Amino acid sequence: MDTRSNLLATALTAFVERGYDATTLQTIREQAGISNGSLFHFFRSKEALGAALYLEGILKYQQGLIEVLEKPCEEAALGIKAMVRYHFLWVESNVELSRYLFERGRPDWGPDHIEAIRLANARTYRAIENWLTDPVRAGQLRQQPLAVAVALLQGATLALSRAWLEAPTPGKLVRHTNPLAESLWAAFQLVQETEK
Amino acid sequence: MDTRSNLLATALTAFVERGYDATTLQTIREQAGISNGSLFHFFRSKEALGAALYLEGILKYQQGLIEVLEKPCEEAALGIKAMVRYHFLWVESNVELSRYLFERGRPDWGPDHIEAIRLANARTYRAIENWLTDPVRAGQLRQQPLAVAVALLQGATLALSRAWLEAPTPGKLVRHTNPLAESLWAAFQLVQETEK
Amino acid sequence: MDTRSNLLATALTAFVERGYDATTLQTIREQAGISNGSLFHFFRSKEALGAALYLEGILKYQQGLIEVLEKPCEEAALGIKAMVRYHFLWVESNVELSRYLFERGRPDWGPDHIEAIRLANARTYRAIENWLTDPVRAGQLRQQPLAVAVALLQGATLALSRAWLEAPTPGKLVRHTNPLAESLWAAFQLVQETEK
Amino acid sequence: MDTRSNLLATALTAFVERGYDATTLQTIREQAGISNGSLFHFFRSKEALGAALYLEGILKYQQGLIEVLEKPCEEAALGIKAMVRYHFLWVESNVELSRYLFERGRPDWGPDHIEAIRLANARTYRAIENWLTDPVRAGQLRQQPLAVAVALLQGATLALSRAWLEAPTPGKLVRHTNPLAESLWAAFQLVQETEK
DNA sequence: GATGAATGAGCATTCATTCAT
DNA sequence: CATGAATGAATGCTCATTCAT
Repeated sequence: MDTRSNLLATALTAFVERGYDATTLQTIREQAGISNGSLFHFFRSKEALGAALYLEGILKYQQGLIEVLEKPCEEAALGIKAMVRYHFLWVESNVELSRYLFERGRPDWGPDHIEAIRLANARTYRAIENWLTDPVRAGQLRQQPLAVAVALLQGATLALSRAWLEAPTPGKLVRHTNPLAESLWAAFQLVQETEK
Repeated sequence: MDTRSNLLATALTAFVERGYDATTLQTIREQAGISNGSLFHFFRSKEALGAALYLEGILKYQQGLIEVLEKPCEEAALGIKAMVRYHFLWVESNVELSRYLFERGRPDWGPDHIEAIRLANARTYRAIENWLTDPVRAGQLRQQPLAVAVALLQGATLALSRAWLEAPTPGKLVRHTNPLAESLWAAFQLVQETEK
Repeated sequence: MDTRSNLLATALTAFVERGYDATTLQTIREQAGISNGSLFHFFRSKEALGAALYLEGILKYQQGLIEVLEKPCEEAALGIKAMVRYHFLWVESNVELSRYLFERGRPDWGPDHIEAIRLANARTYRAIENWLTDPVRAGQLRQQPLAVAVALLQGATLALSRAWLEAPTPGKLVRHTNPLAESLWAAFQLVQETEK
Repeated sequence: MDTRSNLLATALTAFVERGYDATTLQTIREQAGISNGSLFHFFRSKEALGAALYLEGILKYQQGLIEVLEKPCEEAALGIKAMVRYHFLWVESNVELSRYLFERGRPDWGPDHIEAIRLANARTYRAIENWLTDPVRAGQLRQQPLAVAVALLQGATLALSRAWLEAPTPGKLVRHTNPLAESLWAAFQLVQETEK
């Protein structure tokens, strides 16, 4: 196996197990069977290692999500369900990475990484925004503040996967797909009369 | 100002600014103008300080939430709105503490603190569960997996406040109360025909 | 003995023996019988230790020299001899410190220390300048570029002590006082006919 | 340009800028655009590089000086002036190398290099000694301890060039030739009556 | 000659914590 | 309650050097 990949994989496990700060490079390099010098040959610092892991992971996740969003679908309801399903499937297939990306608080990356992450997030945000535009215009979805819409779509999904990650049971996360998608769909439908 | 309170306040600011792990006790005691010995007189360890802060905060937050949940309300819709409003108001009134509690990843507390936190969370979870029981039985709210219901209620709300905490603007968070509550209300209502 | 003084003394010996860069703090603290933490309690860095040593030393040396220069003397010749004698005596009484100050190349101190050293040197330079003024005006000493005068006075003296420091023999340095002073005196006297 | 020469030139600049110890081979090879392997192909160690530079430099300098000393000259005064002029010209033409040779403290070379340097120095010392012999015998120069004579000749000259190297201005060093040579000449002349 | 991956000893420094006063 | 000296384990990182290709 590639030394670099080996390092990344081992680091992922260690970071998830003990947390980024509490993980020492010594632990990583010992578990990877790689000399100290080699580690620094590939990653100039602990942060470079942690951030590479984070960035590569988040990009892979978001790339898939964006592809789901860009695939044209007839009914908005199906789109919502696709999003939720994608997230759940991805989390179930990438348990450790999900923990690293979604569960733990991210360390204070340097400005460069911060910027890269911000960019990636913005791109995803825009993709969701785009996806919402048509159904809303077509009257299929209720008009509501973008921030609220995104919070609904992502917040609830993330909350469920976070809870699942604390005690992962195969299949039990994906099973939430339909109930959650239905509720979200309901949340996005037109409402006749609101209260108050 | 009380030495202990001074310490707690200063620590909060420092933890939020730099993260728990990256904050040194030296920084805290220097900014608080308190000697090394005094710090350890009040908190036997860094974790004791950080956990006290966390626990006191989360309890205060959850206590208020539970009170909101336990207050009997005629319509379920009003209950949802009250929950959302409470959260938004609390976050806006406790910006730094919110960041410490909700934004940053929590450090690896020792087992005692972990247990205390688990207990507190469970209590809140149960309060939400209780709150859901009656309206569901009365047919006011749709039956759905508890986990999904909680994820909807908390996940979306948290997602919004997290986004707001990255660039806090007074009032702009509370303004989301109605839209979000309406959407959540819709998500909890009975649905005539679900798709597919 | 004071922990701080102990540290300074031990560091001096080590720096002189192995050179500043080649000396590890471990060596110093082990030889001083002082814990690692204590070392950093008194000196925030290796440089702080090395620079404190340098600055305190150079100031002590220059202070004595300036006092010699400011003591009024009837004949310029006696003044020159006093300067030379002071230097030789000081070097013989402070062998290690002299090595640290005069023999070894100074490391790259930070800007603060650089500035402090520059100031000290400037003060001494000015003292020499002052000392030269009167005898030159009185026609006792030959007029010559200040830089040349200083180079003569200091350069030759330093060269002799440097050579001596490589193999110090008690008394053998001071013995050079008269010959050197006479030559310097000759160098400063009026010359009838210049060559060329 | 030759890879080896490239390396030497780059190393010189780096050593002078940061000091020998503080300069890393990485810096050198990056600035020279040479791979790690290649560097070690030409110099088996950092010391080998630094010492080669030092030795080649000091030999070139001393060779020229010895030639000046060996050239027969009628008047001793002219010889002194020639020596001083040679030094000043060489320093002005080899600023960086001079800094490396004369200004910075030399690192702790291994015994081989130490020996080579000692030999070179001894040879020069002897050349000066020889040069002094005849004029002293002829009564042109005052008899004085050899160490003192050498210290005068070299110490003052070095002191001037060191000062100049801190802020090099073309021509301003050579301009000191006459004044310094005159003073040295005076210092070496017979004195009628010394004081005391 | 050239390249760059691999090595591992070594170092300054940080930091929570203890303890005597 | 308060102070600050003392402690020492732990850590990220540097850097010269080796070696296979």
